[in-house]
Amino acid sequence: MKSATNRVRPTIREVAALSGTSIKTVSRVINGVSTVDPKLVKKVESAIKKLNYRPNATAGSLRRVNGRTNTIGILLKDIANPFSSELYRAFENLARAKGIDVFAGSMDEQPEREAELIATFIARRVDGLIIVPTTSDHAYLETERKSGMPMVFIDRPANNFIADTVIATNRKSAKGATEHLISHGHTKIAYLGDSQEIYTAVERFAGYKDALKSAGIKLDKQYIHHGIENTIELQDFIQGLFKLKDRPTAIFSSQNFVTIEVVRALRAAKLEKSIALVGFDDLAFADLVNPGITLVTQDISTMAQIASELLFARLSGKKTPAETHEIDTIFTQRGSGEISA
Amino acid sequence: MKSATNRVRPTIREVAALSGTSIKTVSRVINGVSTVDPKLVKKVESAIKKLNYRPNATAGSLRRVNGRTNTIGILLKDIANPFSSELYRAFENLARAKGIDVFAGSMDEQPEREAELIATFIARRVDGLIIVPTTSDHAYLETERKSGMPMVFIDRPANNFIADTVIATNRKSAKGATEHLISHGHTKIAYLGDSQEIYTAVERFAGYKDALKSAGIKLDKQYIHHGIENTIELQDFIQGLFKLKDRPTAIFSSQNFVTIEVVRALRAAKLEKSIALVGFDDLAFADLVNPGITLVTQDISTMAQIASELLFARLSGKKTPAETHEIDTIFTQRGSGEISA
DNA sequence: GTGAAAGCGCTAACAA
DNA sequence: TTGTTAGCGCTTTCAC
Repeated sequence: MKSATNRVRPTIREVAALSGTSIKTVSRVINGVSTVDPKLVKKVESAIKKLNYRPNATAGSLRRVNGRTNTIGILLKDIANPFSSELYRAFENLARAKGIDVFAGSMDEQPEREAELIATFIARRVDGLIIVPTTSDHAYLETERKSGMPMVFIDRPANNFIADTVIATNRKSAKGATEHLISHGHTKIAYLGDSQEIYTAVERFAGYKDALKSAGIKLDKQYIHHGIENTIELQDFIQGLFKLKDRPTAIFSSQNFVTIEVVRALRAAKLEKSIALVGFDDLAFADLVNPGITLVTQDISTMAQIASELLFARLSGKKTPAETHEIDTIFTQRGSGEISA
Repeated sequence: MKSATNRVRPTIREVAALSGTSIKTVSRVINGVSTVDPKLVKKVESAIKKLNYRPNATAGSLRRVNGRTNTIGILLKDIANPFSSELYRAFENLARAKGIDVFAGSMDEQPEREAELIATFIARRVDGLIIVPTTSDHAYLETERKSGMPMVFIDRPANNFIADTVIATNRKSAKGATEHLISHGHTKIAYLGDSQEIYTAVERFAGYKDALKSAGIKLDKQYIHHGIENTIELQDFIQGLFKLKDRPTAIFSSQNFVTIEVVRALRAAKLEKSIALVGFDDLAFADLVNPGITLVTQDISTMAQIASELLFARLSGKKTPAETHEIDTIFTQRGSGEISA
C-alpha cells in the first residue's frame, strides 16, 4: 500500500499528483523558493486549496539540516501569576514575529517540575529554553548545553551553571526603596519578604540592609520576616508588628504577595495612612486604593526583549561567553511610601 | 553515509548499537512495553544514560497509527489578562496529567489572528483546539472539522458553526446582579459594558434588561454605555453620569476592565460609599478596597474542567452531537453592591 | 528550473 | 520475546 493511507489529511504527494508536478516542486512552492515557474506555482497553489492541504510542520523539521522546530519552551513560576503571564506575553509577541511558537509550563517552585518540563521540552526538540529557575543546582543541564541547547535564565540566575541571564537590579532597587523611606524620616522600618532560599529575596533583603547600614540604622530582628508560604502566620506577624512597643513606622515588602497581605493588614488595623509602605513588584490595583501604593516594579518587557535577543543570537550561532544583564526597575510614588515618620 | 549523522543528539540507533539490541527493543523500553527481558531493559537503560539519549517526540508521532502529537492549542483573548491566564493554567494542569503539552496564543480580539493561530497550530498537528473565539464567522473551520480536528469553544460560542461549547450563565447572572441592586432599593441603575459586538456583553446586557423589565423599571438610555476601547471616553461617560440631574444610584458593570474604570472614577469623585456597584468578572483587589467590590465571577476551573473533558472525549472518538454547557457563576457580596438607594 | 531517490528518527507490521 | 523491514511527510542531495 503505497498511496492509500488511512490518514485524513492530504500529503505533499497528493498535492504533487493533483498538480502534475513533483513533491520537490510542491515543497519549493510551500517554502516560497523563487526559482519556480509561475505557471507551476499556480497549479500547485490551486491543488493545495482544492485539497485543503496543510503542510506538516513537525515532519518538515525532521529532515531539515539544522533540525529546527521553530518552537521554544518557557518555564515559569506560575502562569496564573501576573508577573509570569506578562513575561509570557512579551515572549509570545517576540517569538511570533519570528514564526516561532511557544510551549510554556508552570513550576510552582517545585524543582522536580523544572527537570520534568525541561525533559519534555527537549523531547519536543524546542530550539531554545527561557527559564525562571526554581532549582538550587543546575549542573544537570551541562549535558544539554553540550547538545547545543540555548538557554537563557530570567528573573533569577542559574546555580552552579554559567548561562546567559537577565535579572532586575534587585539589590540596588531595594536599597533605593528603603532609602526613600529613610528620607521621609523613618528609622523603624520593617522588612517582609519571601523565603531566603529564593535569589530575589536574598538580593532585596541585602539591599534593605545596605540602606540601613549607610544611614547608620541598626538592624532590628523583630522587624524582619522571611517566607510567604503560610499566609496566616504572615498575617499574625504583621499584626504583631502593629502591637509592638517600638512599632515600625514604615514597611518595605519585597514581593507582590507579601505586599497584598501588608495592605490587607494595614486596612484591617486602619493604619494605612499612618504606616508608610513601599513594595517590590507590580500590583494591578496600586492606584485604586487610598493611599495609592508606592512600588518598585520590574521592567518586564525590556527583560523579555533582552532575553529573547540573547536566545535568538545563540540560535544564530553566537559563541561568545555567557552574559548577565541587569535591568533597571521603575519606581512609582503613589502616596503610601511618602507618609512621614 | 548511514550512521554518521551530523546531528548532535544520539538516536535510537546508537542506543541499540551500544546496548547490543535492535531499535525495536529500544523503542519498547522507551515506551514501557512490558514484554521485554529485564536484562535487555537494563542494558538499554544504561546505554540511554551513557549517551544522554532523549527520544524525539516529534519523530515518534509521525509514524504513530493515530498520528497524535500529544499537544493541544489554546487560543485566548490575551494571556496577560488574568481571566485568560487562569484559564490557561487550568488547562495546563489538566493536560499535563495526560502527558499533553500546550501551545497558546493571544488574539487581542483580532479575527485575523484567530485564523493565523489556528493555521499554525494545525500545521503543528495539535490533537485538539480550545478556542475563546473572536471571529464573527467560524464557517471557515468546517474543513478542519471534517479533517477530524476536535474543537471546544469556551467563554463564547462559535458563530455559524456547531461545536462543543462551555460558557458561563451570563444572562441569568447579570439579571441576578441587577436584581440584587434593585432589592437594595435602586431604580436608577447604570449599565456599563464591552462592545455589543462581543457575545458576553450582549448576554449580560440582556440580563440587565431582563431584571429591569421584570421589576417594571424603564430602560434609561442615558445610563447605558457600550465599549471599552477608549478609556478616556469611558471615564468621561462615567464622570458625566455623576453630574446628571437624575444621577444613577447604582452601577452594574459587566466586565473587569470596565469595573476598574468605575472604581477609579468613583474614588476620584469620592462617591464609592454613595453609589452602589456590582461588577461582572473577578478582580484581584476586590477585598482590598473600601468598600469591597461585590462581584459576579466565572467559575474558571469548572469551565476548564468541562471543556477539557469534552475535548478528551472527542479525542477518544466520542461521536455524539455537539454539546453546550452553561456553568454557574459565583456571587460574592463585599459591600459595594449592598449600598442602599 | 525540475524531479528522483535517499533519509531525518521514530513506530507498525510481520516474520523469526 | 526479539529483530527486520517498510514507511510516516517532509527536506536534502544531486543528477538532469
